[in-house]
Amino acid sequence: MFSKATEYAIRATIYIAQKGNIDNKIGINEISTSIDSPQHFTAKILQILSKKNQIISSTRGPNGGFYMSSKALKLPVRAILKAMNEDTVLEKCVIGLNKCSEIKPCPLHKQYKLIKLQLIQLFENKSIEELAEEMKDGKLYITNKK
Amino acid sequence: MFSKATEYAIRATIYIAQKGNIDNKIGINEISTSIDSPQHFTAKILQILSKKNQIISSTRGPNGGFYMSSKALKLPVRAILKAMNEDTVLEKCVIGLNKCSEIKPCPLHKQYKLIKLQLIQLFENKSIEELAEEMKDGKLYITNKK
DNA sequence: ACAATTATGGATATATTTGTCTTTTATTAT
DNA sequence: ATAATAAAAGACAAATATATCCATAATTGT
Ligand code: FES
Ligand code: FES
Repeated sequence: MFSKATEYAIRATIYIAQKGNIDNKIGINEISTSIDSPQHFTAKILQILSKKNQIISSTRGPNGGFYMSSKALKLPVRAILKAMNEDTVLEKCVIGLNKCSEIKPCPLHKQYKLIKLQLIQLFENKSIEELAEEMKDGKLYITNKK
Repeated sequence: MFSKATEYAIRATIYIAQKGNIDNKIGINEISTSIDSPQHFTAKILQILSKKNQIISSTRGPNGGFYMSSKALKLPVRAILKAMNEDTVLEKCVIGLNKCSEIKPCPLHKQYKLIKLQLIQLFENKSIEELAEEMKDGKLYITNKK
């Protein structure tokens, strides 16, 4: 459904939201090992999320690392998709027509539009903060490591 | 959601189901122009669908082309996904964990599993034949061309 | 000031996907 | 038999996604 880059982006962001704050920034090494992703590739992704899109914040130097502002924590997961230019998945025609619309619907449109609506809600209605909060009981996972 | 290859595979198959039969085989040129896809790339895809996976049939030479057996027409759209090795989309974790399961669920699993179920049903419950049939009123589209 | 730390940025490498072009093989009609 | 037709097959090209490595810049603590 999503690219590896976007999958890592979501997992990394949730991890940062959960573990980091302005006084306890998280290094890229901890992040990538904790979510089981390639370190340097993940670093690039975090740059995207921190650069113009202000989803995560970072500082360099000792005790530097990544964290999220309380404002950013309120963003929906969909903000990550948008930053990664993969929000299109929530708009596209499921069989690849240039435009998904009621005017020129594909044979799967009628059923798929209902599913797509739920996908949009899934990524729109939950904030990053809420997801991170839900993780704190230890019964949810964002890594493959044991 | 799906690769271009799979999108073309679905559109091409629906087109063949709708227009072709054993006595009226459809050429790759007509198919690719009719569904607005790159011809030779589409040809390769149709080879996959006709080779070991017997979703479409073909014959060479004059009056040759592609068609579907009545047996193949009864297959669900999901058979195309399987042939294209993209059935995984209906099984994978939405944020890329190696395994989507109740045992080690990701933070989006609880909600996403309901959506995934509907996706599976969408591709499982409708046969290729039914989709092709529904297209015959002319109000559904599988092309970008006007 | 200096050394250590950590993100940033750039260059490069590899793999996969997508797409094109040419040749070959099978089939049909004459 | 021969020529025409159309898919099959293979070689190649381009674009994109994924991943690694190294140098640079910013920050901190001493
Ligand atoms: S037109 Fe295909 S999903 Fe809407
Ligand atoms: S574990 Fe992530 S969707 Fe099921």
